[in-house]
Amino acid sequence: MSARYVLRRKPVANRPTVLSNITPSPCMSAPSAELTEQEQRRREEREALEAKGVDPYPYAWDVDAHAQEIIDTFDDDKHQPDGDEEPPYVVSIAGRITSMRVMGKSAFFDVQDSTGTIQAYIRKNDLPDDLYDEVFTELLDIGDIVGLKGHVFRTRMGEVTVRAGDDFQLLAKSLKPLPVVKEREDEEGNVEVYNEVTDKEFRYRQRYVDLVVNPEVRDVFRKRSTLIRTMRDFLDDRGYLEVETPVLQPVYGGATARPFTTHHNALDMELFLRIADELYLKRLLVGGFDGVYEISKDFRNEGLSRFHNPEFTMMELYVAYKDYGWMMELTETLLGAIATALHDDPEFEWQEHAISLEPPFERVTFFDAIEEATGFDLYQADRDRVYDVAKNELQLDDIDGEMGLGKLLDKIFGETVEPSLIQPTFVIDYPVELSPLAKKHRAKEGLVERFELIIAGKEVANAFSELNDPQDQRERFEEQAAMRAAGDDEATPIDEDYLRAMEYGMPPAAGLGIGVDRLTMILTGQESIRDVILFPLLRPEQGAAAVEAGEETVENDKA
RNA sequence: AGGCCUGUAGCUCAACUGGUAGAGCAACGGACUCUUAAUCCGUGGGUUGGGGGUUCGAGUCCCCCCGGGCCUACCA
Repeated sequence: MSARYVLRRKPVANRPTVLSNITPSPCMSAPSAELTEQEQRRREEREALEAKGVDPYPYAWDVDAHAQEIIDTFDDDKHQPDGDEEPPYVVSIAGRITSMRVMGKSAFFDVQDSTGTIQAYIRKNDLPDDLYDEVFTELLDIGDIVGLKGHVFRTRMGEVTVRAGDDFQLLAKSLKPLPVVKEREDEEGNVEVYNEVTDKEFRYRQRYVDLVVNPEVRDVFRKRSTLIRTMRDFLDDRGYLEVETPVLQPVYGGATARPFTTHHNALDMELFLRIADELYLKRLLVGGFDGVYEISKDFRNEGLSRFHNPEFTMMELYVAYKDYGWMMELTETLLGAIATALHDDPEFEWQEHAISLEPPFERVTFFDAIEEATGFDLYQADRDRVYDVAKNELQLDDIDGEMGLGKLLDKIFGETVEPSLIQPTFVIDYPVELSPLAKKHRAKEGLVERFELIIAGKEVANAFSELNDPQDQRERFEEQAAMRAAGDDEATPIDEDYLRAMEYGMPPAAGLGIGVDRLTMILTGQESIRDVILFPLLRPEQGAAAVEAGEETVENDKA
């Protein structure tokens, strides 16, 4: 079969005149002593391509098939070409070259697209003129993005392969060498990986490379997307309205955390990045919506850890005329649906445990959980008793005499109960001190109607019957303000506009918050939040310019 | 913020108690029309994160700085 198409050249109008010597002079490339040998080499190749009239960055390519689909649908009986017959399975694909095996006048190379990697094959006489020798083998590299069209066949070695027999085009020249990761499969099907890119810093800073060379990373982020889409569909199906509330807020609230601050120039006003969506969403219930939700970033100016990134994704839902008991049922139904969407099964592996998100989940009260874990019944115990238990009986670290009742109970719970709850468990009925926005328990003194959902030892959801009594709310705010005055910089300030809204009347309501990042961690088996956030926050990269700028800033600050 | 670990070629890693910085892959030149970690022959590639110190001599020892990881603390 003769080649009908060529390694495409640029339109004539743009084509440079013939150069007798395509070896570029140093001045043709961006001069830089910083470039590595391989980077310099690729810039020279780019110049040489242009000199030959090959556009290193053309505009489009018609893709009609993808790697995984071709491999899945290839049928030897129907598709394997047979001598003189026209090949029955012709495809046009595009992707990145991840491996090249050139053998004289023919070559195998691997092409990775969004679905996976497929082998491609090309022969010298598939390309016109000397393009095979002078361009394909000389000027193309691992990392380049190409488009190719031709028939699919199975090689003697048994691999489904696309022959670049009908068309072949460079789509983007890669100027930085891609780490080359190789795999070998033994007879038992075990895959051994060579030169795997494992350096965490490299992977987080250059996520784009991580995604190319560690394809399982793409799968994590596809699952994350599926999780959010499932959540959104679930809420939409129930008729709740997706809304957007301010990220920039003059008064922050809705959680106990320190905010980021910023400044609006024209208004000369201090603003805070939201730490929660809660107070705005509940204003919307005042406005008459029956159910509103928001899936968005919140920002907290706290430490970083493998469970904390300064910006993180939260889903918050508020539904009028419901209480926290109803919300528990919605939550377990939602999580069951998400687990099923990700794994085709509500049950999945997490470390050495099999976790099941099949409803209903276990329920235990806050104080019963503490009593089960420690043997101490602290319900209605006073502050000094709780302090004594934490400090002397349980001998917890970092207990100081300043801590209030709420913080002490939270500490005891976090140390003794939370890590042991692997299966999904609703912990219900929290002490009022920990929950300034939750409604007092209808039957139990000193408690609020609140639940947290713990899975795999971590809190993934938090919900309550929402406090809608404006007088009670004002008192709770004032308690927070007192704590704030006493030095607790996480206590929230009074939000007068929120109180004004409450005074108009908010229907009884149930509210829910789900930490999307943590839920993703659990459902994809990742141990660090940085592995479920595409671009986690890192310190700026070290470089000459960065250092100079940094020093200058320091000097300015001193001045 | 504190403790422990860590940074060597584009990638993955070596380099003994201080003694000439190496290997595989990648790159470059050559051979090869069904290979697959392709193979075979040959070649180049480094401010050992940065700065200072000890020493005849520092990747290695000491100090400071920068980045990263894990644990602890706050938080979800």
